[in-house]
Amino acid sequence: MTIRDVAERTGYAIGTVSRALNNSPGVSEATRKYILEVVKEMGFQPNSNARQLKQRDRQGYSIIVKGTKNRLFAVIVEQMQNLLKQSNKPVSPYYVDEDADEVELALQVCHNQKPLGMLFLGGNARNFAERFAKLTCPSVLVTTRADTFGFSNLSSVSTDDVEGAERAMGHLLDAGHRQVGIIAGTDAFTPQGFSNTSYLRMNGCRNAFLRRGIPFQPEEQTVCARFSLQGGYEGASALLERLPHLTAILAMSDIMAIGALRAIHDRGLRVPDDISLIGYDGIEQAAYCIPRLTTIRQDAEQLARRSLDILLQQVEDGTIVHEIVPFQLVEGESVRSL
Amino acid sequence: MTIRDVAERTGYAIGTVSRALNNSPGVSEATRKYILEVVKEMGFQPNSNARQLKQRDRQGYSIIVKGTKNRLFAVIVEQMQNLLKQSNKPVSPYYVDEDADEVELALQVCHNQKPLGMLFLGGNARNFAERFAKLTCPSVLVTTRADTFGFSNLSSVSTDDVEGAERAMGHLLDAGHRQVGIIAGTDAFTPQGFSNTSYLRMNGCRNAFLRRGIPFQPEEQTVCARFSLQGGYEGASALLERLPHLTAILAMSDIMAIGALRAIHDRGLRVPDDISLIGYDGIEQAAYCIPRLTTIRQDAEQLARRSLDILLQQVEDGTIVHEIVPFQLVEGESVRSL
DNA sequence: CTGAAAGCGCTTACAG
DNA sequence: CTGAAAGCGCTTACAG
Repeated sequence: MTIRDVAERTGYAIGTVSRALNNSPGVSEATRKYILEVVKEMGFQPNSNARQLKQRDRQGYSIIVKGTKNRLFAVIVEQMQNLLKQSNKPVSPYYVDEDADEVELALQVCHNQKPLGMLFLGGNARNFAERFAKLTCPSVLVTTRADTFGFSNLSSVSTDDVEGAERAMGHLLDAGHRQVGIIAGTDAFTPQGFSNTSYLRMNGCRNAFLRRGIPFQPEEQTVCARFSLQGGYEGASALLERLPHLTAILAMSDIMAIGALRAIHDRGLRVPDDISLIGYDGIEQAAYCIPRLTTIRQDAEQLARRSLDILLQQVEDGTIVHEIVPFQLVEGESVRSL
Repeated sequence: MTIRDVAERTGYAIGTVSRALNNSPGVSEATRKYILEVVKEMGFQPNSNARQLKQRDRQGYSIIVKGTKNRLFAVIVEQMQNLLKQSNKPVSPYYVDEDADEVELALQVCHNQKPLGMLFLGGNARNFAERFAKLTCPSVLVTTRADTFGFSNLSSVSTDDVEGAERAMGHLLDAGHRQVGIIAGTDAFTPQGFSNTSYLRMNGCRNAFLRRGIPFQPEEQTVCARFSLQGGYEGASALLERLPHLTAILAMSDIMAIGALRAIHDRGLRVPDDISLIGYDGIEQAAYCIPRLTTIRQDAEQLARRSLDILLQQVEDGTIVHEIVPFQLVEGESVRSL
């Protein structure tokens, strides 16, 4: 069934049907109403390929989500969809594997969907450096800073990873912990080393030590792991093995912290009695752990709202902004004062 | 940049470029190689709208996923994508809100993408009853039985929810529990009552009681809640409030069980010492809980593999199958014998 | 093996 | 307000 069938059925030309369908001007109210009725009755659905192919001015917004497992991203997507529901611009999320190339996908989406703007949830610096230049669409990178990337059509909204980690580590140090292990995150590009984000958070950890005049031996105190339950489990196991006097662990994501929780338990130790534990992100799950996880909460609602505000502005007048959204230390039950 | 630019640049006609791009027969190897080189150099990407619009024979497969939060579904999607990687048919997942109409989305996707076949991860009986008849594409409903739906182009692959729940409840009863609470799941269509799946699982619970000659009072022993952490938390709280002599809880998903775990803890009780707890699904998270969750594990790998096998067969010759995949009771640490 | 041309289902100037 | 027609960027019979 095509628009042609609707035209025949109603007796109008396909152009008129199209205009009625798209709320375009140039159709009488009566005609529009009648056509829409017939469309509904026939159950006609316009072919979106033909529509996209033709449509001159760009439509809604696209969200590129890096990794389906990331709960923080999932929540941000939800918030964005809610916020965009009012304005009736369509918004479509595209999910790309955590290890895949988000910029590559963005180029395709931009080419095919011609969105007004794109939102990236998560992004790898290397991918952006290599390919983002080809992308002409107004874009906002969310949860990762892009100010040093130097693109004129890329804003960013993020929390300050250095400060966040400094705050988390400071919380442990101020509670009297000195033997602290760190579970940092790797990604597909740095399978042995720190992901971008982890690198920044490592700097934050270092600052926390230095500013308190406490010695810090990153090589000894840190392990790298995937951002996953298993990664956290293995990371914590390795730390506990290596550092028998450990009293606290900082995991660079709540998911890793939850894995760590179990690893600690499996070695016959308890959180927080024997080992204090702090996570990062503030996902819902963290509040359901036993003990409730102390964590750095990234404000999903605000990240979503500010990203959209900035994107809409950027679409309008091209201004780019690199905004930092405040984080929050959520005190759970997983850190003990010594 | 269009295929026309590539044609000009190479000196060939656009038809030839198209054939080279699509590995169609009728291009000499040398020409194909040359064209592909130029394509790469120019960074040309074909417009998928135009391609979809034209393409006669249908392309890959589409997966309709009901709910981004469902970990079981997420794992099944991953498995399917891995399995389809070999055959180089593209496979695209489409995510629809847990409360939205998956069949509506399927109709759109079918209309626009013209997939060879569709896979539904989760599905609501009412939506299928109301609209699935319009969908002509070979389809498989995964994790929910469709044999009673009576569609000639809809197979299904699922675990036996009645038996699964009977096994779970039997496990509690055989461990000596008599005062057992049940947290059943609601959905958008039955906000007060049981979701389809929960209804079947309730029957399983009933069977477990009846076959052992133990009295069962479903109204008293059951609460309904959303399939979420919070739902589980509230459900368990309500049960503990209502039934002071409770010794065990069966939650109809692991996520709800994890919420319940915390609710039990917050009332000063312990799992499994005071309350035994059993979940459903067997998501990764269940194995990281403290205590490790006893649960009914649905075999994601086999659900994915059988669904694809059946779909491919169905695409070929139209045979539909309603297959039951075995489940497994995974014993964790959350059930205690009385 | 290659080219020229029709056409997929729409949207949108352009006339009237 | 409405219609007739061009054209979006491809694919695919049809000729050669």
